[in-house]
Order: sequence, then structure tokens, then C-alpha cells
Amino acid sequence: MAAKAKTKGSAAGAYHHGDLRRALIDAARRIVESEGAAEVSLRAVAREAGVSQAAPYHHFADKNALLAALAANGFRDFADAMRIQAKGVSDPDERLGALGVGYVLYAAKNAALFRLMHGPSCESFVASAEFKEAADAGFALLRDAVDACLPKATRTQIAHACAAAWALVHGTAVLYADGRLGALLDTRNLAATTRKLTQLLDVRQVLEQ
Amino acid sequence: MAAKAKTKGSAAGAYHHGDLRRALIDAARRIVESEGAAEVSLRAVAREAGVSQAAPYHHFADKNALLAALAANGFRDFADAMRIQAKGVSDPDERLGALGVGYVLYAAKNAALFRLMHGPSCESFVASAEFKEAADAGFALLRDAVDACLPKATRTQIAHACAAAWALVHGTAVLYADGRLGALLDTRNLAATTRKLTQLLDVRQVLEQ
DNA sequence: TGTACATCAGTGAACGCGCGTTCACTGATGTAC
DNA sequence: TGTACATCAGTGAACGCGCGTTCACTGATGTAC
Repeated sequence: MAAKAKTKGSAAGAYHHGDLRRALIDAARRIVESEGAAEVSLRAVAREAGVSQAAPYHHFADKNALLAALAANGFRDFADAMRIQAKGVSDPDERLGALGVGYVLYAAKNAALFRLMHGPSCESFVASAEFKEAADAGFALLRDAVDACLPKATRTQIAHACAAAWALVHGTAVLYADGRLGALLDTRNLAATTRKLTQLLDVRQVLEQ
Repeated sequence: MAAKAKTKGSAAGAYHHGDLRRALIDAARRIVESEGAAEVSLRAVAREAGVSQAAPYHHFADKNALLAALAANGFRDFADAMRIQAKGVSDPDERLGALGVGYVLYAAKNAALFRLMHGPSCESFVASAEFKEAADAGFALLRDAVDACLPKATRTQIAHACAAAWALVHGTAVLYADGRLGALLDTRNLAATTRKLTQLLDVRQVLEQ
């Protein structure tokens, strides 16, 4: 649909845009990354997309809906990034490590968006199905990997191992994005650093608890 | 100074407040916790403190300065909370665990403030000496505890162990505050849960790297 | 102890701004006949 | 193939709002004499 319309819409000065919804999300993303989440206003997004300030209302009910779509989009990209990082890695421990690296690298490369995805502005649309589904996909990757590492563990043990792995990797991502990790150690090779940190976590220890 | 002036100032309808600076920070804190960081405007803070909207300018250069003071204040309380949690615990591992629990419990009890302390609004005043000092104090507690656990480690190894401990505990705090940890496992006894998660981290493993 | 005065910490009105959202509109598109 | 028309996706002007900040002011405080 979008592509078809785009053939006409992409011409300069075209009245109809073709895929404004997508363009607005992209514009919002650009603003988030370059100016910070606080600067994302519906008007600024419209401006960035080269469209009148009322135009977004034909594609989103309100500002929140745009943010929700942006965040959901981010979560999809995020899960993709993790999948790509772990592609072809079948050894359970290696796979868990690779997913962690994907997690942190994505957050590092898209710091402001990552923040928005987990920020308080999200609380209002956590309920939205699109958002929830996208947000859960990334976590499911982690959970399955932890699962594979602990074939004999109970449900509760898996949950704990999962939580620890998630927290470690999430904390690393957040602290790096805030510049605090960089103040503590050399993060020029962030993937290697992440790997070192995650190696300190012994997920199998959960079997002793 | 404050207390002296307060004797008069605390009378209802007093023209001079006595310790408005402190009162404004408290008001801001109340708003952060009850309404969220987005609702903290200088005008709202003045309103909450029962004072005219121009009054804060006698105590803070601008909105940012108030936020910086609020965050610095938060970091001081935060370090205190950790200290109290670890008070009298001298066994290195136990102490590190206790500090972690203090870290997470504080973040859980003051979720919105904790978010603000690490939020993007802080980036603008990380340079401020008061803020930096307060923010570093909490971290120093962690570092010293890790240090005590690893008497034979190199500087780099300590840094890595520190980073991992910090990330794990920070991630736990953030994920809990976002309600995500609660969706994964039972967090009714948050201290116990935190303890379980941190026990999966083997800081001594860093000696093998 | 009393008084003049400088200083401090408030007040209230006003400024300009960007925001979210609504509205009546209009140009472009696609479909029924 | 051509035309009338419904629908869709834009426009631009306007609304009311709360915000950060400034200003001239005034009441309270404390100090010098």
C-alpha cells in the first residue's frame, strides 16, 4: 500500500505524502536521537517531516499514540538487533552472551530512544497491544536462551536466572548510556566489555538456591 | 540559621519563610513522587510550597538549578540509605550484598526521584560540584565493598567487578521501578529477591579473566 | 533603648513562547456508472 | 473511456493553556549609631 502510493507521493511538493505515518515515526526518532525525548513535540515532528502541524492527527489519535508507535517500533528493532547478534550461535552460554551484547550495543547506539522505550512516558501505553507485543519479543529471546542454559531448573529458578541476566545487561546498557560506565572503565570495545561483565554472572548458581 | 529564622517564619501568614530553599526542594520532591518528573515546573513547585511563582528565583538561578539541587539531595539520601542497610556488616561479601539491597530498596521507594537522578535532565548539571560529589558518594560505597572482596585483584579487575555489581543492582532497581521485574517474579519481599539475584554474581570470577 | 536605613526575601502582574488540539477548508484519489 | 462524486489526507488559522522568566514593588529583618 505504502509503496504503491509512494510512486506518486514521493514527488516533491506532492499533496499526498504516501506514507506519512511511517515518515512521522522516523521524524520523531530523528528528533529523539538528536535533541532528546523532551524535545519531541507533535509540532516539531510535523515540522521535521515537512508537513503541517495538523497533519499527524490523520494518523495518530494524539501525541501519546505517536510515542507509543515510536517505542513499539524501537522494541521491534531492538529484538532484531539481538537476533542478528546471536544468529547462528547455538551453544546456550554463547548465545546468552551474544544476546547480552546485542542488548547493550542497541541501547548504546540508540540511547535516547532506548530511554524513551523504558521511560515514564511509556507507562501510559504499556497496555497497548502493539507496544506490549513488541516489548515482550526482546525479553522472550533472553528467556529462551536462559532456558536452554538450565534444562533442569524449575520455573522459579529460571525466572530468577532470567531476572539476573536481564538486570545485569539492562544495568550495563543504562549506565553506559548515562556515561557512567565509561567513567569507570574502558568501553571503547563495548561488546568485549559487556562480555566480560556478563561472564561474571553464573546463571547455573541458581540451581543451588 | 534556618531554625532561628523559623521561629518567626513558621507562623502562619509570615512574610518571610525562613527556609524556603529547603521547602522548595521538598515540594519538588513531593511533586516528582506523586505526579512524575514531567509535572515538575517551577510554578508548580512554588504553588506546592505555598509561595508566589517568582519567589524561587531568590534561591535558584533557574529551573535547572532547582532540579540539580533536588537530584543532589536525592543522591545524599540514597548513599545514607545504603550506609544504613550495611551498617555494622563487616564481612565483605555480606556487606556488598547489603549495599545492593539498600540500593534497590531506595530506588523502589523513591522510584520517580531515582529516575530523575539518572534521567536526561541530569545531563545538564552533571558538571555541578555539589551534584557530582553527592552522586559519587553512593558509588564509592560499592567500590570500597568490592575492593574488600578482592584484596588481590588488579585495578582493572576491580573496575570490572565493580561495574558488574553496579550494573546488576542498577538494572534490578530500574526494572523493578518500571514494573517489569514484578511481572517476571515475586517481588513482595524485594530485599530477599535482590539478595538472590546478587548471589548469582560471582565477583571473584574476575580474577580468572 | 530608640530610630534611620540598607538589605533581604517576598509579591503580583506581565512578557513572549511553544505546545496540544480543533476546525472549516481544499486538493487529490479512486470508484461507480 | 469519461464523468460525477464520495472519501481521504492534507492545509492554515485559531483556541486556550501553562510555562520560564523578568520587573518594579513592598514588607520584614537586622544593624549602625
